[in-house]
Amino acid sequence: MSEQEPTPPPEALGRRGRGRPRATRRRDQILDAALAEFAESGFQGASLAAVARRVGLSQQGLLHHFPGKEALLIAVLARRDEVDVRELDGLGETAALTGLAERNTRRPEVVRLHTLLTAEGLTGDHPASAYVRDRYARVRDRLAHTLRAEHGDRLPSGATPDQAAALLTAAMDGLQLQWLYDPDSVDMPDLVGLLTDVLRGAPPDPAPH
Amino acid sequence: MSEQEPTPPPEALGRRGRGRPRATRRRDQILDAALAEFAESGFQGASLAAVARRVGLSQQGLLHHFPGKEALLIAVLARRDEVDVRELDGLGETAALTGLAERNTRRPEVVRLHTLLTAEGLTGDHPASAYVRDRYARVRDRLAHTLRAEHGDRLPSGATPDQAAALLTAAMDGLQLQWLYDPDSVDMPDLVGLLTDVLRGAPPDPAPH
DNA sequence: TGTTTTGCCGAATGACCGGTAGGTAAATTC
DNA sequence: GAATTTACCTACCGGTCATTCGGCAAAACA
Repeated sequence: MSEQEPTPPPEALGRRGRGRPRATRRRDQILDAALAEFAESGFQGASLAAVARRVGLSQQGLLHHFPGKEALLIAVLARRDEVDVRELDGLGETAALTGLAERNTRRPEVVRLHTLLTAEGLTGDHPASAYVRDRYARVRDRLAHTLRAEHGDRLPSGATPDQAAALLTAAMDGLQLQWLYDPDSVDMPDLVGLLTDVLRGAPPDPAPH
Repeated sequence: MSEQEPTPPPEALGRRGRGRPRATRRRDQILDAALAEFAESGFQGASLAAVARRVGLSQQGLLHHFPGKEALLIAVLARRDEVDVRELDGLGETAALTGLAERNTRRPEVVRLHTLLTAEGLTGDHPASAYVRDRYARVRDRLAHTLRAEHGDRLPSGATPDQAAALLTAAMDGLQLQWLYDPDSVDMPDLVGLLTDVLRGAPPDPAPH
């Protein structure tokens, strides 16, 4: 009469007894496929069948590994979080923002996933709402903290660290949107670098940005 | 055997002959309801039944006025375009951006609609894709043109008009996202004003923004 | 009054969706 | 080889969706 979880918690990945071992590789494949599918169609627009097809599985075979669509998304986000947190910690200097923008240029799917989920999270009781809200708080906090460490309570441009953090975060999101619509016409690292320079009150650079 | 359009083109709104007059008022009610519904749930997430319910109509009664869901969205966007174009023309001066941000604060549904559709438009063959793409082009062009008229080919901050236009557009979009998630923590007009000042190379303002 | 045009609905259709139940095969331990 | 645990499938279900068809009532004109 003990409570049995249909899908054991991820932390219990290793051997558990005498039965068949868990297909951790398949699990990762599924998460990859789910990320790709969610990034392409959004959460609402994606279907479990489409994710299953990507890994050569039936829809029900997929549901054996994850109890439902929502759990699948959460698992995808949880796995992304490991990388994301490390990236956020890398923002010890404002200059690192340019590097982040540049790296994002090389992985459009991740950018698409975040952009789509951020918008979808606005609709009532979306599974990603809390995730996005929390993410915004962390990013802005981290950024404001870094700016304050570099410039004190007011940047040379006159902006407070909080204001600059909100503006930089907004610019990143907005530029990603424009970039996704037309990658060739938007140079994200360049523009992010320009904005940080301007916010830090750097003198005009005669060399064309 | 002449080709009959199930729903006559909008330009033929007035009387057309001897029959019953067109219900132009209902049409507007439907467009209002559709805007509200799309703004709340997005295009994919919205259902025709929900829109119909808002105007006290059956789903089939609604489809009598518009041939389909996609046509409904297009009609909503077409009606919004009249206002939008006027707003864009109002951007003869950069200072007007702050006013636009302030006005947007008073109509969250419109902001939501644009934000949601902009993200959804990234999804393959979404009916709003072309609309969003075109809108980006217009907004940035208009903004760059204004900036160039005010400052020539390079702003005092060192940014080119095109760069500044992309950054301002991005900041608007990104700030709207943050504002929709947490209206109290984001002062859109203030931040937009700050960014325009900084981009124009204004000296630091000792008064807190 | 008759004709025409429109407004609106009831019923039905077919596609797709996420999710459940039950069964079989595979892989591992003892 | 028996026991056990997992992997995966077929079949099925209830729900929602957009869309179509056919009909009836209302409102205008002749």
